[in-house]
Amino acid sequence: MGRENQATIKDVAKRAGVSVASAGRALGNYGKISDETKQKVLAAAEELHYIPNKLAQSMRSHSTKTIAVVVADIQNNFFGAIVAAIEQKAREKGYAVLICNSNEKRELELECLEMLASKQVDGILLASTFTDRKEIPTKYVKTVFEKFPIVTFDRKINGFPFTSVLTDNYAMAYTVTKYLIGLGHDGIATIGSEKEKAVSNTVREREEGYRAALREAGISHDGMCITVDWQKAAETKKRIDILLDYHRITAVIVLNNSIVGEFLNVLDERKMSFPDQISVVTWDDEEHNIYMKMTSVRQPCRKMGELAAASLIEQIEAEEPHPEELTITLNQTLVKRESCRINKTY
Amino acid sequence: MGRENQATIKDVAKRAGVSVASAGRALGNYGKISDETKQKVLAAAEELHYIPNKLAQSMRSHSTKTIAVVVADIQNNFFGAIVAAIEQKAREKGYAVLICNSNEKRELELECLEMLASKQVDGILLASTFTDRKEIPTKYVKTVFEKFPIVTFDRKINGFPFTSVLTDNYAMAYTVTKYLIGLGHDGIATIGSEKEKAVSNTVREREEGYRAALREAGISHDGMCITVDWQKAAETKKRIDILLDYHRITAVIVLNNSIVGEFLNVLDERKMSFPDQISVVTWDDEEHNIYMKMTSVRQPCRKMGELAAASLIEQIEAEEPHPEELTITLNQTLVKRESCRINKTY
DNA sequence: CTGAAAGCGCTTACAG
DNA sequence: CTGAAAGCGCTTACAG
Repeated sequence: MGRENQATIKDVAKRAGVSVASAGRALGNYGKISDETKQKVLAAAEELHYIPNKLAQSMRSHSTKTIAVVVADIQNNFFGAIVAAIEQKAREKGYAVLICNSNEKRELELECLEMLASKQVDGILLASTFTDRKEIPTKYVKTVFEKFPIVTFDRKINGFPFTSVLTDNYAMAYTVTKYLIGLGHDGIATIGSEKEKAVSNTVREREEGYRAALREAGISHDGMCITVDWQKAAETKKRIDILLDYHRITAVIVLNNSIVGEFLNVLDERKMSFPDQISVVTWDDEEHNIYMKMTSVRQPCRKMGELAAASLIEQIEAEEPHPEELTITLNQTLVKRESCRINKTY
Repeated sequence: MGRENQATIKDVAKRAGVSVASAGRALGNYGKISDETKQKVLAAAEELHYIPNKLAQSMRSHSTKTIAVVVADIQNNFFGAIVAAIEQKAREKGYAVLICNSNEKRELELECLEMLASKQVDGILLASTFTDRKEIPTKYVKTVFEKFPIVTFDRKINGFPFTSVLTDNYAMAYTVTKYLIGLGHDGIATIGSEKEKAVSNTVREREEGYRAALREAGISHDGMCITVDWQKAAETKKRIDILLDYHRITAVIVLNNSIVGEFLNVLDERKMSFPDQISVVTWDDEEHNIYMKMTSVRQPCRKMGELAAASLIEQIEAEEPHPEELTITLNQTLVKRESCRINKTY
């Protein structure tokens, strides 16, 4: 047990009675090598159960064939689907995947990134907690952001020439809100997710789209735009209760799928059902939404992951070093089911 | 851009006007070093935005501070929760996490494992598609299974002295089936997941527990124990339709959460609702189950991930090399909600 | 305390 | 075609 007794190319060379160089040539398929030598080496390698040490290979080649993905919350199905797509694409292209969870915390994200940099990953896929270059300590700008190929997804960071694969959160939130207004709703709330007061840019954009639509329609949303930390169930429940107790709410837009569960639990406890007592739209479509008849925003998760990974790997393997800034905005759809109905409360 | 211009310890030493050895001592906090030299070196390192190359460190230390997790399906929420827990525990302990998806395919799993071995991971967390040592080609037994610290979770492999963190699938399936029998059901079906005819050991064990309970009660289950590939929606739908068309089914146990969505869709299309027309139990509890009133088996996912990771890291850091075989069976619970009712069809 | 040298396991330019 | 040697970026035993 343990790699202490893992055979090295030196062991193979000795057993085959050739030089380390020849052994390397036979095993690695590079350089010139006679058939006879090659057979001897391959036989020795098999007997010793030799497998190459990629650490050593990486040292020489300056390439680890490893990419990293940094997300705010692996647990979240949305990121889970993206990570799955990334893993698949990466494997196809011969890359391994390191995964990091920033837990929506900036220090953790930076710590992760530095670790990844020092592990010499070939590139990084990043759903950042940062919005702008100016927010990032110079040290990390220099050691990570300006040194490594980076592709951002779901969230963009301004000030870098990165490729970003996004959806238009503002536009979709605007669309959703208009849809509800069109159904006659005038008490529309949003619930977004936060972690220790940190709210993602994504949620901010959705809130803005929502506010813009209400502003246009002349409808107030005072105190109806809240955020909760779904990992703190009791507090979440309390806040949602307050929202529903002290405001006349006819419809709720849940801005993250991570809090849909808790929200539905509160409805359940209050014996409220949708769409009868309240209309509901949720972010991120899931399979069970069909059965629940939940109207929801469907983001192209797999596509986002695939595109981001493909784009990163392309950059890694490209000759020229500096990519242009490029923003790819993917289409998303509002899947209308039966969780919203015409509002008759007025 | 690119790591070509990443500062090395040599650059730092030159700038500080000291030897590489001294630079290393200052940066790495090892050996004796005068305060003055140390300050010079640290200043130089900062100016050059130096970060250590962990590849080189790993080469010398024979430790990568990286563990790997190999699962059959990252997309599956069950594994997602486990991976999240593993990532958290690993980070606490200073380890990075490589993730691999075997997609329930044995060749893919072996390919992954060899890649991980050659990347010199410190240990592997494995939910294997293999059940027994005998099924694994000798080559991989020698290069991976006998060389690396391995902890299996969710699924056990016989024939190795690994630590395994499991739940008792047989017992739980037996319990679930007895519960349904107790409610008067006599047409009880199971739907498990498969991938290209490959059925996980987990599902097999659940099917056996189910069969045992029915056998005891003298109830037949002929043709009522099917598996489907949820990634092939059309085929899945067809098979479930056939199941429901040609058998008198009063209750269904869905053996994997990955197929719950498709199953509910079929019910929806057939305008069947639970528990009125059919009783349903699903594997793996999810937040929305509360709202759906779904009776389901709750496995301790996070705990499984944490324990497996902690146990692996303990082994990695232990002195003695050979662990005893150890099986940790975690408690799971059948969470009874309202998706099952007393059967009155006879 | 400090530096020159060896070595981790590979690959490759250079002689032969 | 083959081998000795250098080097990737570190750490550490060995002299001084």
